[in-house]
Amino acid sequence: MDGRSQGQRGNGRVTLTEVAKRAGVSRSAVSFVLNGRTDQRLSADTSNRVRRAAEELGYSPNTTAKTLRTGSSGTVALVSDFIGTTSFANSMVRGVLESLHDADALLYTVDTQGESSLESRLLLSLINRDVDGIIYGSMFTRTVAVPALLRNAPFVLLNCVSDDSDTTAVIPDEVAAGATAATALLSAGHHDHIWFVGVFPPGATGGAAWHNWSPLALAERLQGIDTALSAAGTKLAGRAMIDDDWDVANGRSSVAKLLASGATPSALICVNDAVGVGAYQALQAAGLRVPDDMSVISFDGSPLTTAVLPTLTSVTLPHEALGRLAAQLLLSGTTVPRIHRVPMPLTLGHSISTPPATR
Amino acid sequence: MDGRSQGQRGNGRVTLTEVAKRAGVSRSAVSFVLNGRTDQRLSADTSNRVRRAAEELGYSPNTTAKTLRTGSSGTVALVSDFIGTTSFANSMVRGVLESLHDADALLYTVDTQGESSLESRLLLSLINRDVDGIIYGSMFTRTVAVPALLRNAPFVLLNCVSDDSDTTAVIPDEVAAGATAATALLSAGHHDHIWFVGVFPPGATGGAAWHNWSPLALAERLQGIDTALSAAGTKLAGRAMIDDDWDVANGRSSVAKLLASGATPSALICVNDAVGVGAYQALQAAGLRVPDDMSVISFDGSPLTTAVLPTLTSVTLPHEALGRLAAQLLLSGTTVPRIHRVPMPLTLGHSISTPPATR
DNA sequence: CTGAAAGCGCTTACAG
DNA sequence: CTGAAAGCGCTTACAG
Repeated sequence: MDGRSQGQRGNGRVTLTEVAKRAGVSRSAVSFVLNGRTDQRLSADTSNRVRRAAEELGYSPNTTAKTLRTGSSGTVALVSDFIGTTSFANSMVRGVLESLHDADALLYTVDTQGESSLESRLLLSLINRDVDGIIYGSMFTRTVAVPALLRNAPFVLLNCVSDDSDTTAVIPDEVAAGATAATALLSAGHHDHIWFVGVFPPGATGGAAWHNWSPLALAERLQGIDTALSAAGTKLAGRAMIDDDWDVANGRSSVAKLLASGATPSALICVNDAVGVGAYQALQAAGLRVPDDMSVISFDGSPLTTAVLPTLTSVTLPHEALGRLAAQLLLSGTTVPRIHRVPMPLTLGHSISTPPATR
Repeated sequence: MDGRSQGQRGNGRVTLTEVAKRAGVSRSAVSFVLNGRTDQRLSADTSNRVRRAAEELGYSPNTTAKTLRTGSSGTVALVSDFIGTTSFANSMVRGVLESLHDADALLYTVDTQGESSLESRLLLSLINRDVDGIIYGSMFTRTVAVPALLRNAPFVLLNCVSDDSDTTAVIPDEVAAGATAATALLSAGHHDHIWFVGVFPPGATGGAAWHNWSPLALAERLQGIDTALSAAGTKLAGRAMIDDDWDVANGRSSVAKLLASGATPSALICVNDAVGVGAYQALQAAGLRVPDDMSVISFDGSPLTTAVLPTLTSVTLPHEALGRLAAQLLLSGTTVPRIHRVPMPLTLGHSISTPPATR
């Protein structure tokens, strides 16, 4: 018995050998012709015969065999905590796929749920399949430790950075985003009554849902805001705290508390869209209109921005562009390790106007 | 020159041959031990030596070689129009991944953007890589034509059906969902003033954005609604049209028009959450409160439901369960071709109350 | 210009 | 009980 009798192949798939037989040439010749190798100077007649035979038989080379021989599989993996399975941040996959499309590579999507033993198992499984590269990503922007196994393949960090100096990373430019938000309000005439909504309570580094995720976004957005305001000769009037996750209900209660405190904001910079939507609800309950009585701007640029009236102006996470760039860097065999910061564009809604005359 | 000198391998990866050498046994023995084949009755001593050698060398078998030999790759592909890259429906990926996790299989995510030439290229690419099965999905529920290439591998349809009688498909139970929505309103005391919001204009089969997608959802939800209402001795008071896509702005204008028409609805069944949110906005503009003046229920169960106040009650698309079941069926080598309908649970918000006394 | 041969790293029927 | 050999379907240096 030979292998064929057990192999799941023999399912009718045509092999290179059969093409060679039909064309009356050697298998080498078929390989050379079909891979367009011109350095072998095959006769035009041979080429034609091979091509015709391949066509007639409907031949398509087996990639597994090719991979075993060449060591390159034409596949890339996106390994992340939750990117593949969470709607937020998911458009990073679209960006990755776009870049891979041009390179004719296939994508493995792998979510580890943040469990490191699962992560190791999956990384090993990918490496054993000879993946050409790995995009190691995070759903939210943060600092990660590079798993040892990751170094068995070329890799690029997506939406996260590491403390190692030899890595290539792609993250959104959150500092510039903070400045963009502040500038949008300054341009509209706001100055001394701008509040930020969404800092954590003292000692906390993030919500329970993401086990102390310590998002880079918060610190960097604040830094950009502070810089822009101080360049304009002012600063934040205050920072409202959010207890736990950055969601609608917490945004609502945070802003309700702020309004009840006697503070007199003219504009709110909300740490994300959900908090911004919560702010809308608190403002409405207090009889304040957006944007006439209060301007609001937030970060993320999610679908929530168009679910409210007036639509919410938001500094947008460039998820698709992040994914696209990460895949490009990986495929191009990026040389210089460094952090690439992708700009966060301002998506205009109708939530900003000049401050009320009374302030 | 042998192959090794050109192969990308020789990157330090340990092979089975090296394990055999270190353990002082044949390669067959190593393979048998590591694959737990007991029918060979290897000595306990041999087994231990092999296991220790493998451990010491950090051996992990190359899956590409295994695949070439056995014909099975331990991979599954999710091929769809937009599932992998759109936030809506994306949790189907999570369900698929959950099932694959148990089977220790890896997932290729492939989006075709609905382009059939791209689809063919990608399917061929997957088949050439010996995928064990393909989940062929659609972002929204509809009837698809099964591509010929798909038949080169076991496959299951996810969130779509075909006219072929030999296929296995998994879709949400939209008919029952319609009944669920109607029943929720009937139980609250609504009867003769229930309106549906979201039918297409005469002759249209869907919005421009999805090139006439002809969603099954619409017809089936309406059917379920009609059945439940008629069992209660009533029927829809009317059906409000939506011009194009089922989005917030169109929902708002549709309901605004309805209210201006002199109709006296006590409850609205909105075709999806976005339209429901639009309905909220139109109601608020008209000075009507949800749920005191008007009850609202919708379909999808998306994050939009918690972005409004009061939160929106919605019959939820079981995306995760759909994905999980499709992958399970694929892995279990499903036998009987049939359509599996997954229940759509009711996600309670606060948008339903008894009808106002005036009606 | 072309073909025979080796080899990628596995699995497995078969002979001892 | 174990080992040598064949084979999965390719690619490629090398000899003619």
